[in-house]
Amino acid sequence: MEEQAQDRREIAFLHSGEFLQGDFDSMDHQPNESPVEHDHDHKPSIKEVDFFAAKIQPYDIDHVRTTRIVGSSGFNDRLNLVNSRLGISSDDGDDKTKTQISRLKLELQRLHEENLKLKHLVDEISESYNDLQSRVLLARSQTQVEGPIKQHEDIIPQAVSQGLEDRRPMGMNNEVTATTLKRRSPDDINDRDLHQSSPKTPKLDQNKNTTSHEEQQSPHDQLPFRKARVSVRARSDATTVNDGCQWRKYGQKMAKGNPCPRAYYRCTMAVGCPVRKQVQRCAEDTTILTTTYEGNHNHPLPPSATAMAATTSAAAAMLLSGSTTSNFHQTLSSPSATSSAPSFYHNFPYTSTIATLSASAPFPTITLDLTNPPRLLQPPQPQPQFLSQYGPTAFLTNANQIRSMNSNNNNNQQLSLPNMFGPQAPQVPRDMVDTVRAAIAMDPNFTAALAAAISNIMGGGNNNDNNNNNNNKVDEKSGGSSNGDSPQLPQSCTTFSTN
DNA sequence: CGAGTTTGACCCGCGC
DNA sequence: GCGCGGGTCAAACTCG
Ligand SMILES: [Zn+2]
Repeated sequence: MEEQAQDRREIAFLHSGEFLQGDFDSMDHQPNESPVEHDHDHKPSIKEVDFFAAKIQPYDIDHVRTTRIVGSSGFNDRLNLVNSRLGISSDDGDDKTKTQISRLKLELQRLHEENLKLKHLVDEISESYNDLQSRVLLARSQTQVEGPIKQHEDIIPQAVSQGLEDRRPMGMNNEVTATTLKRRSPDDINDRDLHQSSPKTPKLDQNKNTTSHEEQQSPHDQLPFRKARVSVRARSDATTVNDGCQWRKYGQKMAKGNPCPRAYYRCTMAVGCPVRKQVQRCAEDTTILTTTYEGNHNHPLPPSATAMAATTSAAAAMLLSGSTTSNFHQTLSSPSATSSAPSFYHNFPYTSTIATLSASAPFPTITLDLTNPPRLLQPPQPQPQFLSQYGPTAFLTNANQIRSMNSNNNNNQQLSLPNMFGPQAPQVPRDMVDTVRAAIAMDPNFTAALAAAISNIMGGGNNNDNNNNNNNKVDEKSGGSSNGDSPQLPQSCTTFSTN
């Protein structure tokens, strides 16, 4: 009930056109107003606070709640801080000033501590999220496939990667596949070394050695399992998008049909991290940068990177969770609304119009399109063209569009988004709107923020408001961090396309 | 000098 | 079998 009301309110807000400005103002200049303006109890509080923001992701509710509490306290403190500071400067003597200063220091310290706590929390949340996600994935695929259920148990965080990553025929990718796939084999331990040691032989070995269950099952009656990819389209002048990770370029190629070269990067935050990304400018519009992520990080991420990471894994999960089911065939055969391609998420309410799987494409790919022209307040207008590169697809509109769409279709709330993690999760990630709103306001890493929000949705929908706030944070502070480039992302139509 | 980038060569899958 | 294209490797190079 209450939620619905709130949602409506937010939608209204979006449409009102204050969407952008509201937050700009409140965030930059009048922190204390934001709470008043938007929400009574949640998100606004955290927006200012932390720093680890991005880290908070869709996890389980308990964590979320905790986080929120902590966060808001921090925020309030901050408010006091600001207010008092203002008071000081205006009219008082040294003594007062000094007391104030010392008070401020104390507060600062406290804030610092809280930040640390938050950080901790975030880590925990992150873990539990991963764990949860993997379990859900496994459970899901197992219920449908009737696969071995035990795995479920021993597979921990990494299971995520497992679940998300490929089961495609070997040889197509190397280490990535190797690392992620091999877990079951005894060689597992060597995985890390694979990367460094002999790049080419391992490939071959894999081809032979990989006798893993998954692999063997699939060949015939199942579609080849592939590694999911998540690509993000955003406007950026920089050569790459600042997603908070450290990347090392390992190759560049001219792609067919595009004058702009495609650059290949791999994550260097951890030695054996399988994550890679491809960066390429759009042929038609060179201001648009398409970044395609593949794989999951096998190491802790800095706050600024978690958003994107969460997105990619969630999105990938979304793809693969569907593709890994045995039902998939049936799905394939059933004609689907949007395209010639099979409906991917047949079992999701709106999915037929959201995503489809193109059998022709080498990888299932989700595309987040953040390039749409300003003013997302207008009615949704999916733009199929840009997906051409990835083949026939359907779309997932962005947060706002999703919202408005939903509101059109069934009076509001409830993101209809892939309920992939189960029938439950009826809750609306309303925070998503906040995330987007705030992210846009703060920009630099809007991509990441939005992505995180989306991952919220995809991750099961029930979460917290923290995400948003956090994301903002990240944007703010980490924006200038390591990588240094920040896309200019107006707002967006978030589009998902699956190949 | 180490870390990151550049770039040509190479591998592999796929379609013809 | 051949050619093409995507993806990766690794020596050479650049930069701080
Ligand atoms: Zn990584």
